[in-house]
Amino acid sequence: MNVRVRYGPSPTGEPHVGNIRTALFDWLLARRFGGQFIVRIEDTDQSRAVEGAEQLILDALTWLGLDWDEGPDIGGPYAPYRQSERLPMYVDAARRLIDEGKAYRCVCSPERLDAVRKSQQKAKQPPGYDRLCRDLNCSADDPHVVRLAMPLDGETIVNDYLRGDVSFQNALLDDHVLLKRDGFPTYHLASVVDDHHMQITHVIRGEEWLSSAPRHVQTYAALGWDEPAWVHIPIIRGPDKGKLSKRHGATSIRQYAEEGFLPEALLNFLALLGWSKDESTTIMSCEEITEAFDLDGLGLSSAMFDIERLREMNARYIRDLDPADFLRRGRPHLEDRVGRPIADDELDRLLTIATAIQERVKLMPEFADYTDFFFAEGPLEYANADLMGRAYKNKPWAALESVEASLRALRSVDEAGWTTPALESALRDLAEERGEKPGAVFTPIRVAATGKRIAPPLFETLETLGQELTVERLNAAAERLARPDD
RNA sequence: GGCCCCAUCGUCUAGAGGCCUAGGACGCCAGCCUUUCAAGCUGGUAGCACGGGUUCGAAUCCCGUUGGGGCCA
Repeated sequence: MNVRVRYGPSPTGEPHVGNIRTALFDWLLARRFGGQFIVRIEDTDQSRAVEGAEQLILDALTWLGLDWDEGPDIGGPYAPYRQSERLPMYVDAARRLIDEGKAYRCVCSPERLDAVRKSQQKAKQPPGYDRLCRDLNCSADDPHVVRLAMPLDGETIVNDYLRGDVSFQNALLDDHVLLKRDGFPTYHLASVVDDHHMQITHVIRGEEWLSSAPRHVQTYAALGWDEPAWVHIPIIRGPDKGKLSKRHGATSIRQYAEEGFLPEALLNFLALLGWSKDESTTIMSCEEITEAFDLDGLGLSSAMFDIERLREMNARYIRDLDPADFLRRGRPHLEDRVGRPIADDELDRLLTIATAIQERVKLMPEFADYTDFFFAEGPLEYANADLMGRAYKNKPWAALESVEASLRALRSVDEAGWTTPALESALRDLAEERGEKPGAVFTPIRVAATGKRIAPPLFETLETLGQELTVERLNAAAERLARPDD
């Protein structure tokens, strides 16, 4: 199957998940069938253009791992890939349509259009341009728009790849604008002209475009071109069931990146919104998805963006990371927390405990919560109540006694034997000797060593921390318990 | 309001007439494990929107209703 698909974002802001999911399906189809994935910037609405948005769009694609074969930055056989740089092609198409009597100049003022609309509203008529200029042959010298002369009756069939034939009454479709007063094309003209010239085979886009698809079908017909396959994919809905939009908060791709979602997790999640491989597979690598992807696997009903599911999937991806890779990805967050760069060898000290941390981190920034104490200098901050835990609640003397006993036990471990199994047996024996539950003894050690009630597994933590620092911190804890004034 | 699309557990979905006593995943609940927190394991909860057809037989096909969504205003 020959596949050429395009992602046509408007540079009006950062791409959000709904938008990028379309790009993902484009990309998957292209990669699956060895076709081309094209990025085309649709910047014909000058008033909405946002400086720098184009780069943000490309960055988002890159972050997700969606590479493009042709685009504004790398060019390609059908360059340029910015609509604002392709104006002559739209003007040519419009001129040809006018010459052939399939489109016409319209000089109606916005005020008149407004009045027409109001009277239609009052008369409960379907709204739309009343075609006043259709047979007037208006002069090109006056300010004008160019409109397509749509068929007056009959129906237009949109053969949607997923839905089959969808028919629209032509009587309900007005003569829409192709070229605006400023000479810029509307989406209706530009996308058709570009898709044709760029040899696009499948137009994959959100279902919100289905309503205007008959206009595009008619434009293709007027121009005498073959239509691409129309693939209107279901919209992604927000928690309020409506179309996902900026209103729903964190929807931009960059925000997800910043919040600590892994690109491969987001990609997997997005792919499963409206598509599925089979009855049971949910975790799939990008390669597996690409291999299995097919338009026929797409569903027709719109899916809700369930952030909980994404979070779970992200946690799963984090757990499955190679430990060394996990540490590399966590490093920026740790550096951010401790305020200094962490060198490779420092980071690799965490290798022994990495897996345990991976099981706990749901979002990458939490990496810092489980590692910052390894790199903290000076006394840790924590409450004495945390130090005492439940077992020694309000009994600082008992906690002190326990900490001192632990200190003696830990000091007596010889440096070469400072390993997780050795530490575990030493401290378990101690608890047994003292006739206490392990938790009672371990809690003060954990808090003293990490400054936190919630931390990675204790013995691995102590091993990683080293004997010297462990003893130092337990000493500090003992001192605090000895003068219970705070 | 008009046109269009859609309809399986709370959510994402499998299901293309008998493999369905409707499967999986997330969530949720319970238990196990347990040094905190997690992870893991076991079990459980919960759904074919409704009504008519077609058929020996319908979650699956047709029609209608209802509901949701999109576009236009």
